[in-house]
Amino acid sequence: MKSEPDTFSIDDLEQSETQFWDGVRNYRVRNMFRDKMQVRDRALFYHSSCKEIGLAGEMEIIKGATADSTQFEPKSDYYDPGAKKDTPRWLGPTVRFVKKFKRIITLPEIKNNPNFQKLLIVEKGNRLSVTEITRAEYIELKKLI
DNA sequence: GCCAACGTTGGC
DNA sequence: GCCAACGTTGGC
Repeated sequence: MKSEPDTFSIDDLEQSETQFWDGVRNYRVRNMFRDKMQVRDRALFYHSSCKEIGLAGEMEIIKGATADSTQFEPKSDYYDPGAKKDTPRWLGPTVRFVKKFKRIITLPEIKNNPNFQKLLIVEKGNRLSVTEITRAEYIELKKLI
């Protein structure tokens, strides 16, 4: 799950402990939140558009998809005038801090590792801010630390 | 700051 | 419903 650390980082999550994952405005990701993500799933926190791009830590999903309130807030960057209160268009899960990795697992080292060629974050042109990985990939990724 | 690649928009 | 044009994203 990707976030720009200037906006929200693994350190911010450690501080707040839990966080509603707002601002996702992509239908595929919304559907993934709604249909596939489960409470107690683990997730990796990815820092994007920053100095050291890569996996920064680990989270747990503690609540399934619910309405993202920023879609109703005209002052929010994420405001969506087409979203109606009774039929919210955008959803998000709630996550809990699990751990910050001792170091960033960088995107280049993931890209250079033959085990991870199937990961969407390795694929050129991927535009999903949240992508699914398998249990096996998750275990292998954590071995890189 | 560049730019490839994508998602969205809107005219037809 | 198509698709060109546009805006956005995000790694580099």
